[in-house]
Amino acid sequence: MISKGYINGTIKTIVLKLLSDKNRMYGYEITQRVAALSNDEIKLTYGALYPILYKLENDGLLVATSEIVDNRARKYYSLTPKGKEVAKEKVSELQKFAETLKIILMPNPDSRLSSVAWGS
Amino acid sequence: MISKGYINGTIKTIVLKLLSDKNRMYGYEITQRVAALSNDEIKLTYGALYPILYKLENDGLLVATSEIVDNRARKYYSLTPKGKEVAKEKVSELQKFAETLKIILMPNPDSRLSSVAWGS
DNA sequence: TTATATATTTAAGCAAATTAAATATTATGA
DNA sequence: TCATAATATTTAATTTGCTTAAATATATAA
Repeated sequence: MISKGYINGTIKTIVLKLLSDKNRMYGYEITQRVAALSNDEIKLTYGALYPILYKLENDGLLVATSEIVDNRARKYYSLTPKGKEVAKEKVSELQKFAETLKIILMPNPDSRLSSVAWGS
Repeated sequence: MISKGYINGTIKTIVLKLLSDKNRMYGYEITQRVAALSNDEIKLTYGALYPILYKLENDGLLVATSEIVDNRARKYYSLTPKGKEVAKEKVSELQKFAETLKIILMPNPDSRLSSVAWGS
């Protein structure tokens, strides 16, 4: 399980990305999908996810429709046109960030040369 | 400039990584190095960085030595043996997280097929 | 009948970052 | 020479964002 802190700030974008791939999802489903895509390394907590869904809805990026499925209440979320736009931007930003992280964390072949290789 | 939120939770690990590559660095230098490695996309704020340095020192992962260079006060930080161990773990965790992020954000060739491809 | 899985809501508290101001020296450009 | 930018650290107040945890409710498997 990846240290929780790393997900901070990325949840909103991850939600937008999943809803870009599948046009209707409910909260619980989103948590399961993230767990599956991450081999159970990332578990979204409900306390984090649901308030984010409400905020995205409030910001006009998502629309919600409630349904009863197997006697259980479900609330499906979909991207609005504005949500689709924002999703593109945010996903692209986060991809860039992931690349940047990789560069920063890149193994340094010989750290003793760092002052030569990188300037002091 | 990458949205600030994404760096959240990663700063500590980034600091440990930079100090793994270069055995003595001071705070300001760390901010410059991160900016350089990220093409100015990531700017560590001092309000975030310095308290983290104090915390790492307090936790026994860093040792600090103050010097005067060009009449300016500088505080150099180095990894302790414990800091080196923790740095390895944390860096490896964050690399894994970056990989996981990439997978989650991976462009979906045809999102209309998602319910077939991924199960509904 | 007990636990696990499904499904959402939301309050209290905490951790981590932002913002911003204080302090001080050196270098550069107008 | 005057102002601004760059160098360098500190730290308080505030805000954001997440964790923890409890409440609520149904279905299914052991």
